[in-house]
Amino acid sequence: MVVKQRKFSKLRQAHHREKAEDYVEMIQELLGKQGEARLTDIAKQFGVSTVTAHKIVARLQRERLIASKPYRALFLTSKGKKMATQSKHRHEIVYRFLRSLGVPENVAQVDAEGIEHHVSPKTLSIFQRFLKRNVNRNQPLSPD
Amino acid sequence: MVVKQRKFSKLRQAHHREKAEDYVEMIQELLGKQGEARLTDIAKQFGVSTVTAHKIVARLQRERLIASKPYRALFLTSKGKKMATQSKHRHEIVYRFLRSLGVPENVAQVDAEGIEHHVSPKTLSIFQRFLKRNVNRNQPLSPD
DNA sequence: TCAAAAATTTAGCCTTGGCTAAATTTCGGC
DNA sequence: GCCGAAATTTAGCCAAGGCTAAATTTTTGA
Repeated sequence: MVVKQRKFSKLRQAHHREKAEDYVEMIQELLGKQGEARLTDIAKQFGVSTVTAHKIVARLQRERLIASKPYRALFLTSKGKKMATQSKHRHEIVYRFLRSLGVPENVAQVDAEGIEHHVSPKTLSIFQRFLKRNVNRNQPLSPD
Repeated sequence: MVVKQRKFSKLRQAHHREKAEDYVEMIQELLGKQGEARLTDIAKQFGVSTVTAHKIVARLQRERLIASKPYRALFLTSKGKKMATQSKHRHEIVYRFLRSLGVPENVAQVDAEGIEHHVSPKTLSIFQRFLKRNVNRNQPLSPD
């Protein structure tokens, strides 16, 4: 019996999962928008070198989230798709929640990306409830 | 002329700053609650070994956020105090904001710690505005 | 077609932040 | 004052995620 992933603190794992979510989410987005997900584009989107992107993708392949043949475009496994979809969902809720409070588009975009990984299911459902009760209101609090 | 911090991507720096904020905030809290900040307590609070805590503290000493004599308790420099105070302030707002939405105490505590580092000044001020308009209401949305 | 360009991968380096083991210093009690 | 316990520090290991340089493979255009 091989012991895998011997040394991992919870915090390390958390950071780990965030990266995984960011990458599968991006791949899903590229697949939708461009029809395929190339390493070069991924690297550009994250602002890192292709080498760095490659390393992370290689890890996620080992974890069976991403699949691909050498030198070819990337795909998501069913596990990867599931993660991407859930992650995207969370992202959307956080983004729309911030927008509904009156946070400007560009700011909401950036903040949502940072925040999404730290929102528990409970808080997320509260954000959702808030959204439902604020339909059609983009800025529920008066402008000033 | 020595070049310091040659290699640092923005993302790395961001993660870096988060750790710094967590540590100075914790030290300020321990100073307030216990009168002094010992490495052992910091390690316990973060759930890491004293060795890991020591390494991070050593880095923050190099960055002039923390000061101490060898084998002695830790203090914050004025730079460290400033960072801790600002960080604490952000934390408080995020926490109270979540609570005002109806997020349970324990959940809000955890989520606030994750979220606080990713809230831009603009979003933070919107949270503050929201709070002002919801004084004395702990759960502005009906329980269900 | 086939050579140059582009994309991907590999090799090798670095820092951070995890750990354990072991050394050192300080503290507490007798 | 001193000895053992506790706390701190050092040494040395590992993985992740940065990088550049260089090798390899695929794509493209003349």
